[in-house]
Amino acid sequence: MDFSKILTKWYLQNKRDLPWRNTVNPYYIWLSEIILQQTRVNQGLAYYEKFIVAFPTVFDLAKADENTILNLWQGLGYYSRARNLHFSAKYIVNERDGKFPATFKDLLKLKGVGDYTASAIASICYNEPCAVVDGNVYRVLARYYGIDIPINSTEGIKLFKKLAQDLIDTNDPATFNQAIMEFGAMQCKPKNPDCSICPFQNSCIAKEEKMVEILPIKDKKIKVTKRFFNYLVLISPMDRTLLNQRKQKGIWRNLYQFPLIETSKEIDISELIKMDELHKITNASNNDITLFNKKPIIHKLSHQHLSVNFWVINSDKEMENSISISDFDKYPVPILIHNFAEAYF
DNA sequence: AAATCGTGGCA
DNA sequence: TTGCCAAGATT
Repeated sequence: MDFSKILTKWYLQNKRDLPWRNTVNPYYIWLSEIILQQTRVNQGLAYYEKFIVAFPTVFDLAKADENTILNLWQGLGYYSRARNLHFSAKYIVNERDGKFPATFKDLLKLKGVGDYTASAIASICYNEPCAVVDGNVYRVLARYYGIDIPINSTEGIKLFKKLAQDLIDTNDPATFNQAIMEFGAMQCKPKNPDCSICPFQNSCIAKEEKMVEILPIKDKKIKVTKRFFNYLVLISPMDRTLLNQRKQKGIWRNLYQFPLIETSKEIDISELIKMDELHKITNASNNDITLFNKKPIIHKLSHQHLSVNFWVINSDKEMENSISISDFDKYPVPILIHNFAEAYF
């Protein structure tokens, strides 16, 4: 039996029952693929369920407010996915009369849809023989063929795409693509795969050469920068507070947060009280300010480590542009802010 | 082409 | 505790 035949057989016996496997509606497949980018199935599942209820069609998504969408996306990370999802929904409704793109080429025109996602939708929904290459596929192919070329090098990206494209079952690309990804996720796992039950144990080069644990190769470690955030949590007599929207590009774009003073190092209250930025926001004095957390909260993003202090400031009067604390949940916020609110409000 | 963009689970 | 990395895309 060839690779595709063995793979498909394994898939039909071992595949998980996932909600997006019961449809070929491109809107639902698109939604699921965006949610699952760089995201584990277990984390994305609840979000998929929420989204199809809130936005049953691309028209519902297109006419929603961005805040509503970001609010549902809250906690999932990589928020540009949500913004691009909204942008592309509007594009499909307004520029294509609600007709979903039906070819790889046209799918690629959607913001947030790259080679992988276009291939996934084209194959699953329209049987176009476009091979997907995600993290799972890199791992399966690197091991099966014993390839030590870095998967994130220009050469590697090109090579693995060609390998997958040569391997794909053109008679049933939808099943092949989902099978190879599921196989990577469930059987050919990153750590401690059980090769003794693998259907490829007699043909896998990595298994033969004891390379399973070191493949695939990925080079370049990301540099982590440290930042110091001081959030000012102002509380008014009527239980109102201040929130700002992050408009600049960078992390958490378009999400909300408390007024922020970013510093180049950790500061204590005596240093905080000296800062001009503080007095532009409040006239509170030393006595009105208390540090919520005993130690700085270390919030780790993939390439930034944030050291965060929440300074709670009792304001003696009401403030301009404040929001009621009871309305806090209406604003999309980073999980860091959400966790603070959960603990304090 | 290399950097940037979140969060959570796991060994 | 630390590092890896997950149905990647964008600039």
